[in-house]
Amino acid sequence: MDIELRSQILGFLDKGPAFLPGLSIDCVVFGYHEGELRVLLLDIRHTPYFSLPGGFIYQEESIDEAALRILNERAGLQDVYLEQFRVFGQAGRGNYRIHREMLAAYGIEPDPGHWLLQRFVSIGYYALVDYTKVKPSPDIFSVSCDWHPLEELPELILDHRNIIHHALGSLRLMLDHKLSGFNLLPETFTMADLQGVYEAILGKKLQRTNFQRKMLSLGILERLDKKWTGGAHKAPYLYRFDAQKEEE
Amino acid sequence: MDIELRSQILGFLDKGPAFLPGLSIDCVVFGYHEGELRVLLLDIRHTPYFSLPGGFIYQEESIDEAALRILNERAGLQDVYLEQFRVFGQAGRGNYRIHREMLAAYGIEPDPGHWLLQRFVSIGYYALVDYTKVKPSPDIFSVSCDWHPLEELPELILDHRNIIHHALGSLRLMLDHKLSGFNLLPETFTMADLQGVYEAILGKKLQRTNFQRKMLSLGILERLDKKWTGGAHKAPYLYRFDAQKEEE
DNA sequence: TCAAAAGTGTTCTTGTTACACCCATGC
DNA sequence: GCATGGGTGTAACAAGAACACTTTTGA
Repeated sequence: MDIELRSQILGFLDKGPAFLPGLSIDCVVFGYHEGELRVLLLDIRHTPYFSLPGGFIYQEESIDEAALRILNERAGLQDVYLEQFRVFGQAGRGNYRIHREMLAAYGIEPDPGHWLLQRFVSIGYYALVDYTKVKPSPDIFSVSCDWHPLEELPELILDHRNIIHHALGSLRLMLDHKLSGFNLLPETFTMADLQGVYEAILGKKLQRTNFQRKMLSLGILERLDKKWTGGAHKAPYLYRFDAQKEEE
Repeated sequence: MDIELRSQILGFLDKGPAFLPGLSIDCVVFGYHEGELRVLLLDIRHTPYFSLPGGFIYQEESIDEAALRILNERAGLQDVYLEQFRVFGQAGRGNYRIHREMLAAYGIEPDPGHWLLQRFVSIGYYALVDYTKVKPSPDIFSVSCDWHPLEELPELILDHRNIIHHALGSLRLMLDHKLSGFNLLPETFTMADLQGVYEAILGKKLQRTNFQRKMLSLGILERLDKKWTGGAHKAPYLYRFDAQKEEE
């Protein structure tokens, strides 16, 4: 047993009263790599399960602040695009067998009334990050914090699989409305990159030529004169998302 | 002072531990009448303020069940169409001066740590009801439960005005996607009624002839051969929303 | 020169918008 | 008849889908 970890975990459990009771946040962090969407999952130590990065809300912070802080603490992320999308509040939600297992590995046996083992209503957020900029790092509860393709999700705790499913649905629905897709790309990108993002999110192929026209017609892209150094073909333009123009 | 009311209110306050702490639900109930959208508001007794029908979640019920129960208890509603749309969780939200005032009218002075005076994170729902079927009735905290046009809202407690604003935005955004508009009408309605609903929600006039075609082309309306007994003009068809067809 | 990828043009189809037209009915 | 509201037809236009064509580049 790792004594240092154990004391850190005990320290965390002591913070219970500082949190809003019975309320949690779960974040679905989407990244785009090699033509597919991936989500950031924590490999929960001493269990065979994976988990979304989630956490609790301090008494004196807003839920949006809490979501940002949680992503920083549990996955090492900063400056992420966040969108609240749904609350998960089924009656029995919580009372986690898995939390119990995990704590048992450190010889911690919380009594049935312990704050961590109550019913939790969870606020779902999805986050969109630039895969290339992010260096995920696990927290004290996790062996690792890594990207997983949406198609091959491992076994997840609780209803986290369902939460991911709803997050994707919400992302799809809002894709055109909030123009959120750009948050998955670096500051500059080619039209092919952007199309890949849209295809990954929507789960279907789009027509290259029409996609290009549609994006350009939105009037939110700045074409940079610079070109890419590439392969045996015409060099594509680089584009940048122009937040100014987005205001209309 | 109304002794009977006072004891009912004390009874309610005693139920604190049965609720999930720090979590509430606020419902924006929309109705359609005389060409405009209205919302159901409670006139809070002993204060100059109005409030959305809201309440708390019992430990053993889901948040959706809680929302339905709250609408029943506080406004006398049944069988309403409900949609969760957003969580309101600013840091200082709660600590209600107004609740304190209201209780003071009954000589109740809760101490600062009282459960009702803490920060509350609130889950926003909007409800769509058939104005003609609903008989709103106030609860123990309210003088009345009545419809108010969206354009002339009275002074509301907390951030309830903002909640209504977000509810309307969400309703607009989802109007075509979820076909929610029909829930504001009786079972059968004319095309003019339906257009009125859409215009009230979107806040703009629509073209009569094109609206008709668009609705019919959705293939979700059943035209009833019956006609309406009317004025000095052609009698319109009645339509019924066909949930079967909506499944596509 | 050729293949591959990028960018633009052209056609066809579909959906929107605007408006003209006919129908039914009570006064 | 005529004003009023209900229903359909149609032309003009914009948006979308499908595909041909030209441009650029390294091998």
